[in-house]
Amino acid sequence: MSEAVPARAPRPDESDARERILEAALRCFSDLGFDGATTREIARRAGVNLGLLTYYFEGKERLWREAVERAFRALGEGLADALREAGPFDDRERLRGLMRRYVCWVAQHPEFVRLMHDEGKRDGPRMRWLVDRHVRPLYESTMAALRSGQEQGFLPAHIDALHFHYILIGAVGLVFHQAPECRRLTGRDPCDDAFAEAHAEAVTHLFLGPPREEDKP
Amino acid sequence: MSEAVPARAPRPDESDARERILEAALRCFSDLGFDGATTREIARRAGVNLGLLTYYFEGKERLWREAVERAFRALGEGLADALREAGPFDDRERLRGLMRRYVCWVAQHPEFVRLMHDEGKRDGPRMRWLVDRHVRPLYESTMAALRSGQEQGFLPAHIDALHFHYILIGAVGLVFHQAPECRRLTGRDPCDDAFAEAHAEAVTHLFLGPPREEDKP
DNA sequence: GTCTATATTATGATAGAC
DNA sequence: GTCTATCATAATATAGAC
Repeated sequence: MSEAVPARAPRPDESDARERILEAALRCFSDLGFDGATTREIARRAGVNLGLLTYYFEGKERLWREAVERAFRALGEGLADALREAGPFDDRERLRGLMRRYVCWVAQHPEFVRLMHDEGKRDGPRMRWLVDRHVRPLYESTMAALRSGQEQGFLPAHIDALHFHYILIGAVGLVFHQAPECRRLTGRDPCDDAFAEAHAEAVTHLFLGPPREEDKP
Repeated sequence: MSEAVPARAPRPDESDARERILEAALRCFSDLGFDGATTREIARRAGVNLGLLTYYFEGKERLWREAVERAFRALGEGLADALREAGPFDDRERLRGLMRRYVCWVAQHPEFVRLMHDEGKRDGPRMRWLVDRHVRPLYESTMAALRSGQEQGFLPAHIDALHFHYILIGAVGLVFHQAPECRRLTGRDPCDDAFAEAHAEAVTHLFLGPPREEDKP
């Protein structure tokens, strides 16, 4: 394990070791899961000493929580960007734009979806914290968008939007979550830009139908 | 960890300890991941002694592989069942029936999708073995079905079927993978029959459009 | 075939020097 | 603030009794 991912060269000048630890922790936790990630490996990848983790964060659990906070901050920034860029379309096209941006953001941040999926699959204090603090607000937003999609008639109204929520999340994220598998299986890298664009096209086509002719790039 | 899941009462009469170990291993590995699952916990849940794991399986790695073999055998049996039951519909309705059965099978075997997703997210010998031995054949099958869907015109032909493959797998499986999260988030249990049926309806509607009137139950 | 007991290593956490 | 050294525990794996 200690060989595959290169240790970061310790740069005493940069000196915000705290940030480097968080970055390394996010990658470790998402790659290896909470149990699989070791504090030693996190310290190694961050290029700092093990003892420093206890100095900045009281322990592994708290380090995990801070790393998650960081990840959601990044998501918020990435999506705020998308919200600003949403152009002068009707609601369907606005939703399409948002979906596209979300797909592309996830393609660039596969560790985010790995983190979420790893913790969501088992009950426990981490899952509960994650759901209550971060997942529920996102859930409310997508549910509102999906219900509006049902009212506008491009999603069937007789099915609980909850299903479309999980279908959307799974449809968008899985290929990036499984990027290493996809590489071996197909020889293609989901995280490159062209792939992400094509994936966004596929997802939006399925949920919203073909794009209007005049909006095509 | 040792409290939440009850240890199986050791039944000396039953005596196929090997099977019980495999069953417990599958649940442990899927719940906790390869690293999170401990051989002690597997032995405890199986109601056997720790030393017995080495007797039947040389070590943790081999135990994992045998448990995966078992899971795929179960999937094969579940799908063979679906293939037999596929009725006198045209291709689209046949595909719909298959999708439905797959959704319901996954609802009853969430550990399967957890196992797959946990290993597919990082490179390593287990992922390679899993892809080469088990995932690729499944991939070929779904890709063939999706391409036929493109030829028949109910999926857009200008998008690589690979995207629809991962969209389908994610759309079907995520809510069951994340069942504990979904329970806390929505209060509903994805694994009960009504939910699984509704989810199958949602997925098939999205991929295949509304069911023909005369085929509705 | 199943168990007890133990060797060996890896892990999370801590104490204390600089 | 960052490091070295070490402790206590929990993990995998093994040896050997019954």
